[in-house]
Amino acid sequence: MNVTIKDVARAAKVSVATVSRALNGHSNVVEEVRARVQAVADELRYMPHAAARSLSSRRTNTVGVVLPDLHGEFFSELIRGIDQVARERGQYLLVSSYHGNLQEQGAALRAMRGRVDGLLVMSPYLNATGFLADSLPQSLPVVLMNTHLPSSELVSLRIDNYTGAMQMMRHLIECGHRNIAFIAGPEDNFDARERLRGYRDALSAYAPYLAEWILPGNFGEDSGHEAGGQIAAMAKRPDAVFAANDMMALGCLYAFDQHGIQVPEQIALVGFDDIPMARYVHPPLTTMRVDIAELGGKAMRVLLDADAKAASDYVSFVPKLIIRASSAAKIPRRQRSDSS
Amino acid sequence: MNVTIKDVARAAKVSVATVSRALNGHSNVVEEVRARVQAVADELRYMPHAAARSLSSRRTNTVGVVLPDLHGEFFSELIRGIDQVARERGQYLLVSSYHGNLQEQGAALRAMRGRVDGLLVMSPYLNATGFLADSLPQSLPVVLMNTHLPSSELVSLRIDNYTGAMQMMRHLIECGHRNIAFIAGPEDNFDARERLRGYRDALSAYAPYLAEWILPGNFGEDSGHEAGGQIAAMAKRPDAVFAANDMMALGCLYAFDQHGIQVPEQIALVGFDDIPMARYVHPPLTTMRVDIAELGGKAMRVLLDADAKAASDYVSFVPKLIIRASSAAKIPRRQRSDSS
DNA sequence: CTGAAAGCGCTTACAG
DNA sequence: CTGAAAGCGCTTACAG
Repeated sequence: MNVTIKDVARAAKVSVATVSRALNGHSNVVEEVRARVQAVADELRYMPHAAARSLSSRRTNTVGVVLPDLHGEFFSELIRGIDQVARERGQYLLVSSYHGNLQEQGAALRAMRGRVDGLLVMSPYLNATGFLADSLPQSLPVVLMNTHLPSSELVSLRIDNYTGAMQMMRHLIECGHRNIAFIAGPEDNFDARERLRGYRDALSAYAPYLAEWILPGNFGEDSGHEAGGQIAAMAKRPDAVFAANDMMALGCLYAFDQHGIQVPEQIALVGFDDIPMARYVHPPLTTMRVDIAELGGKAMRVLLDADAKAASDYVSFVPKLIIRASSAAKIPRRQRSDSS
Repeated sequence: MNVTIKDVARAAKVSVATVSRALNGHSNVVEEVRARVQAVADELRYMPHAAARSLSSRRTNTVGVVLPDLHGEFFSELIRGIDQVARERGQYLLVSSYHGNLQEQGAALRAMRGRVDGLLVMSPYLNATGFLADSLPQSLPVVLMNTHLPSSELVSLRIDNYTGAMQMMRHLIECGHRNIAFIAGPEDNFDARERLRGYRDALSAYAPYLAEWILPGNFGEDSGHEAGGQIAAMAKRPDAVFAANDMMALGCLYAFDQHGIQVPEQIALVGFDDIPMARYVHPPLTTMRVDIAELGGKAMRVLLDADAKAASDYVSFVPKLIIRASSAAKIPRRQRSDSS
């Protein structure tokens, strides 16, 4: 039904081997033949069958990308970085999301054999590491992103969430805030745990006299909204709220808005991630910028070439403090950045 | 290097045919054998080689998705819809972006043969239709999204941008606005042209005494910002600005903010798409909601099953007017919706 | 420089 | 119910 290499060979009056060599630009084909083959292939609209090619050449020019999710600003940015490098290197992307379902994650990982030359995997769950390790196809190069896989030799790039959270806390304390509440992320999430750890350690390091004040959350906007509502209802409110990610900060901001609480005048509010929306809200959100696209791009590079891997300076990405209006210096503001 | 079906066959003391049948759940395998094969396969951590399987079975369980871009709120939503249906149907997604480069688009399309069972394609360029038609692998089912491909039998789902723009204009006019400027999208973009056409036709239909007022744009936030700056500098400004998409509206809003122009008090501002950010900006943006995820999901369903295709009520998606604060009734506000 | 042939790892009629 | 064999459409040593 479809035109194959045989059809081209017949029409060009050469062997399939020659067609293959001609079309793949091998040097050992005389130019005249090459041109004829190309012309016939074009005329017949021949398109090589990728599965057949992969099977014999053992290359797919495809990278598998297995993520918890495909949408939302975080993953959108991650995919942007991955996609950019993929295009530079002529790689296709086979993407798969598993939505927290480890069964699906395992199935996706297993299904990658014979489809891809390498794998980019993000699995931020703390309790699923054994499962993950079992499902990764051996003999396929793998680069992990923000994934905690103890006792594994795999390369793993990660955001330095701990340092980031420490920096944010230092900023809040320097701004003069004292009672700082933290809206935590999911308990079994690696990033969330590190951010929480940063919050805690910052308190004991910078202000040991201050108490911890932790509200639960799940990284979703709704949970931020809920936490915001709880805070609004409190007799004594914190000076500042540090949400473990921007989406929760946004939800919290919305709750504050509904309750007529002024940010930052009454309560400062900060997030983490610097999603594009962060600078559009009112007031613009102080946050830790995580270069997510960079993380994805770098992971792709490390997967694709040994040089990038040898560099070894790629493992950790320290987020950058982005001060906007929401963090409200109680003491005079010292800097201002990024308003575009 | 990798364990193949032969290894499993040998270890289970059956033929490869039986292994294949056992693992694929064919009924004609006696249970005891099936269990043994499964046990051996598990123990050896056998993973079928997808390319080999595809080559012989002529199925890939993969859908190719070729889009102008992979990131940003629009594509993120589109992918969400596609991904959801993909997961329901056990399909993998091979994604490819071509960033407006038709050469790349052609290459991506051609490379799909043997990798996918069907194709979802978005190509909103008006001038590239011939190119597109030439690159589509014949004999592969294709569903187009927001793509203008004249003289083609292919199914094409589309947002009814024209009707949407008309509705928005009617809203603005009903709000009492008279001088309504339009920030257009790219000239060779299908959606952009339809939205512009809606703007124009609405003017002549609802308010033939009003003049057209069109500023150029390219759907990017920057171009909206630039247009906003121009408007700010005008001696006589419009009552309302209708940006052909939300990103431009956001850029415009930002410019107005910089110039101290109050929205909606001094100028009303509306967009198109209802990206998530639209309701977070200040003031929240009146816009036309396009159910982008629905478009993607439906396209996937139509591609995957004949029933959905037979339904035939899927072709056109009419956007929904979402009134928020930015469109500023000059006459008293009549309704208010969606504030979450 | 070119062709015949083996082989990539599966699935699937075809026999039995 | 099971196996031997052909075949999917390529690529790649191996000869010549």
